Amino acid sequence: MINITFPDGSVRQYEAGVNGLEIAKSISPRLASDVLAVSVNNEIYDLLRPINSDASIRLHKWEDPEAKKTFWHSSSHLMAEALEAIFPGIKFGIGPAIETGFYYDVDLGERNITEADLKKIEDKMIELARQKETFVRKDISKEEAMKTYTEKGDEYKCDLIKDLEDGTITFYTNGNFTDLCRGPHLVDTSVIKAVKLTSIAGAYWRGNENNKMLTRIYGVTFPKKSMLDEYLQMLEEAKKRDHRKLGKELELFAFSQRVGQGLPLWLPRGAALREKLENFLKKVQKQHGYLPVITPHIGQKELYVTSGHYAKYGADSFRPITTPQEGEEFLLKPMNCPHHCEIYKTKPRSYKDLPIRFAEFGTVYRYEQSGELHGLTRVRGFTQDDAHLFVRPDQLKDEFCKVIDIVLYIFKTLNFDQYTAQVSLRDPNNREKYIGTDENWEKAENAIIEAAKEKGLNTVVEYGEAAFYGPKLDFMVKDAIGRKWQLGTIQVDYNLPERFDLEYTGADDKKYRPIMIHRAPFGSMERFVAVLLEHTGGKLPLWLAPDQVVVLPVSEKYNEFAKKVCNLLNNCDIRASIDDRNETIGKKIRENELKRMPYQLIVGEKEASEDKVSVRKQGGEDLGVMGIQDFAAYINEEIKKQLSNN
RNA sequence: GCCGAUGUAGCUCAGUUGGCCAGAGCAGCUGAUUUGUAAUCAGCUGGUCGGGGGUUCGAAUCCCUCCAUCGGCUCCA
Repeated sequence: MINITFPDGSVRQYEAGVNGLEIAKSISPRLASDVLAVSVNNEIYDLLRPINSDASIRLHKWEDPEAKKTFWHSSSHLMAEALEAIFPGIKFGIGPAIETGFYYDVDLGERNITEADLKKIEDKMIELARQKETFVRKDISKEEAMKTYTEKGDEYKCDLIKDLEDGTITFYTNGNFTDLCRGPHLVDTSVIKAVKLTSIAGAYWRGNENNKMLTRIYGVTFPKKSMLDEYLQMLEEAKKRDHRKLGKELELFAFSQRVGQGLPLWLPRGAALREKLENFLKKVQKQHGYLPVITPHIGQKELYVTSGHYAKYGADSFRPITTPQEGEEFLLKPMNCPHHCEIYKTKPRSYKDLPIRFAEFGTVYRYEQSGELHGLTRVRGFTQDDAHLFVRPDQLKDEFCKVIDIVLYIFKTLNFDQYTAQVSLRDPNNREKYIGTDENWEKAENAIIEAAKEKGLNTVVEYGEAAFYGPKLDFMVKDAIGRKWQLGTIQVDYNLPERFDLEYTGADDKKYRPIMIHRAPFGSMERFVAVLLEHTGGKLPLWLAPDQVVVLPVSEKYNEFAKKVCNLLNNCDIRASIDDRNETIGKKIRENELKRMPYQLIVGEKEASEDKVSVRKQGGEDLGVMGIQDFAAYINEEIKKQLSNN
C-alpha cells in the first residue's frame, strides 16, 4: 500500500500502481468524469500512469492550467493524426501546448496547405475524437526510437531524438498516430468536443532562420462547444480594443505609404494625448532631480562606432547619410545614450556632482524588419522617454530603486496592474553576442536583482533578453490579443562609460569611472499609447482625454448659451468644445459616445433659462442638472483624484 | 527578411464560374427640419477596383512582379 496525500493535507491509502483516474473514482464518479490530469509530486502525469510510491497529488480539472496544458497537448496529437490521414507522408516537427491552444509544425513536402483545408482537418479531428482513442504511453530505447523515425524518414524527429538521453524516451500512440513525446496526455480523445484551427504560419525549424521553414498550424480545443463559442466571442471583443482600430476611429494616429512603413503620423488628438503624458512624466522627473537635455536626430558615424552600436547593428540599420563632403557620414540616431555621454563629457565632473540625470524625449530610428512592424507597438521611428543616470558605484542600488519607484508610480497612476517585472539576463550559451567583461556583467546583474528584491518586486528571470551592452529590468504588459510587449525598462551599463572614457574625480583626487543607468518608464511614447488604448478600450482617463467635455445644444436656438458654457469651462482649464451641427440631439450623443467623449452637456430651453447644464457621463449615466461652476469643480476634482493615485 | 493570407470611394463592406457606363451604408456637400439623452428626411458629389506588366474580343475577377496591410517565425540597441 502507498500513502497518497491530497492538497488539503488528508492522506489516503491505495494499492501501489494505482493511477490518477482510479483515485478520482474512489472520491466521486463526478470527479472522475471531470478530471483531466494529475500532478504527482508536482510532475504532471497521465491519469492512467501508475503511481508506485508515496506521493502528494493534485487532481486537475479543466479550470487548472495543468489540465488545459494536457488537453491542448493531446489535441495537437489529435490534429497530427488528422493531418497524417489527410496528407500521407507528412513529416512532423514539434507540437506543444501554448498559453491558449496548441500548434504543430509540419513539413508537407511539395504540398501546400491553405485556410480552406482547415475545415477539413477540423472535421477529421472531431471524427477521430469521437472514436475515443486512448493515449497509450510506451517507453522506448533511443536506438529503437531512432530506427522508427529513420524508417519513417522524419528527419526532424531524428534531430530531436539525437539530443535525448537513452532511457528517458517515450512514445505516445492515439489511434493510428504515434509520436515521440514526453507526455502527459489525456486518457482518450473523447473529451475533445470542440475544435477550431485558428491560423497557418511559417516557423523555422528549431527557431533558427537558417533552417528550413515549416508550416505551423495553430488551433484551440475545448471540452464543450459553448466554451469555444465564448472564446471566439472574447476574441471578437479583443479585436475591438485593438489600438490600430481605436487609433483610426478616435483619430489619434495614422500611417502613410508615402511617408513610409512604420513611421507613425500623430494626428492632433493623438498629439494632445501624447503631450499630456509627456508633461506628466516631465513633472515627475523634475521632482526627482532630472535635468532635461535636447540632442539632434543624427550623429556622426564615429559616435556609434565608439558606442559599439555600429559594429552590432550598422549593417541592419538605416544606411549612413552622406554629405557633399567626401567621406563624411552621419547616422540617424538609433538611441540617445551616446549623445548623453557626450553631454556628460562637456566638463569635468566631481564625485559631489553625481548622480547626474539627463532626460530627453528622444526620437530614434531603427530599421526594424518589415514583417515585424505592428501598429504603434513596433515602428521604425519612435520617441523614447529616455534618461541616462551617471552614478558612483555606491549610489547605484539606491538610484536604481528610485527609478523603479518612478515606473511603479506611473503604472499606478494609470491603473496598470497587470504587468510582469522581468529580469533580462544574457543568454548563457551565446556570450559573444554581448560586449563588456564578465565581471562588469555580473556586477550589473547583481545590482538589478538586488534592487528588484529590495523594492519587493515579483520578478521572472529571462535569459537571452538582455541588451547587448547590459542586463535590464523590463516591465512587460500584454496587449488586447495576449501578445507581450516591453514597456518600461531600466538598464545598468558599465560598458558605455568605458567606451566613452567617462570619469569623475573622487574625494581622493583620483579619477573614477561612473556607472550608467539607462531608463525609460513608458518605454516609448508610441508603444505606451498603444497599450494604454488597449487597456482602456479607448476610454482614456479624464486627465488624458484629448477632449474632455462636449456641449450639445438641443437646437440651434441654444448655440449662444452653449458657447457661453464652453468658454466658462475653457477658462477653468477644461478641454470643452461645442457640437453645434444641425443634427438631432440623439445623433450627437451617439457620435460623441462613439468618440468616447468623457462628458456630454445637454443644453436646451430648461438649462438656458436656469443657467445650468444637464450632464451625461460616458456610457450613459445621467448625472442630472448642475450649475456650470459646480460642473467645472466636479471635473477638476475628478482629475485631481486620478492624478493623486487613488 | 521568411511562410501564409489580404488590398474595391475618407470609413465599413457587397460584387456569382472574367461580359453592358463598378454597388450599398456611413462620412462629405446642398436643401428641408429646430430637434431632449446612442442614427430626421431628400438630393448630390466621390473609385484608372494598391502600383506596374501580361493573358483575353473583353480583367476588380486569371498569371507575373513590386508595394502596403494582417497572422505567425526570426529579430528587437
